[in-house]
Amino acid sequence: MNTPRFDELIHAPTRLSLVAFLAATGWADFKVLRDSIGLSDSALSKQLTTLEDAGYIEIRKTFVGKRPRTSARLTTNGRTALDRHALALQEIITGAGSSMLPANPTTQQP
Amino acid sequence: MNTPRFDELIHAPTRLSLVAFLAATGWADFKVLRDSIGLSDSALSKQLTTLEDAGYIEIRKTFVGKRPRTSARLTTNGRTALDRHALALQEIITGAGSSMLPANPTTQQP
DNA sequence: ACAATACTTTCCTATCAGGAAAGTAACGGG
DNA sequence: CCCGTTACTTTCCTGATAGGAAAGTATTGT
Repeated sequence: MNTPRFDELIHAPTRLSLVAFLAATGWADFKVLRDSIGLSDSALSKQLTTLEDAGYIEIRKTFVGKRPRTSARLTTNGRTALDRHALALQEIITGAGSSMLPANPTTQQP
Repeated sequence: MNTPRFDELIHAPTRLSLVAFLAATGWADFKVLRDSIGLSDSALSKQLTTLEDAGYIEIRKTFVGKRPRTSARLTTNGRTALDRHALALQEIITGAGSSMLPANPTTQQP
């Protein structure tokens, strides 16, 4: 089963956008990612490396004609991590994450 | 209508937990929040102040017998912000946030 | 008088994130 | 052949933030 799991690496806004974007698009080019997410070259490069190191994305370097092109896509692990993170968010937000909540002692008696 | 709006203040993991917890419980005591979220007194105190300054929670100080008790609950604004943030997350994750996506040019031609 | 409760504030550290700029490598002119 | 451009990557630096520890405040209980 796909148990919910909050993933801090994915949770960070820019990486969440990146991963979600890749989940929707498959292979995406460096420039497309950069412009869609609105990052500088350096910032994107670093985030891609972070996600690759985590095993969440795969990076492909090809040549289009004689010019290099860098693309990325989610790995299976990345897809799973995103799915599980989404479930974790759902539980937190809907309060279904009652596992972390007490029965209902939100006010204490002295 | 409740338009989606990504809220960085709410997105931070601990504050997301706090706000979601309050959304589910109404008034909650300082200690309950501290233990549920798993923060130190100081860290919780600061996050509550941050959320109060943002107008997302209301803080009530009462006395139970002779001992002070601090409780918090979501304000209407806080509830709205959480709802809108949840919608924003949904859009990002489901890729429904297509507003930010190009038609489908995820790979470019030279 | 002193410890304890219930926080709040201050101090300090560790952790990013992101932009700018420099570095790398391969072309493509002039 | 030297220079500028493309396509990134790496280094450098800054600014923002989070969180614990410790000290501060106020009041109560022994």
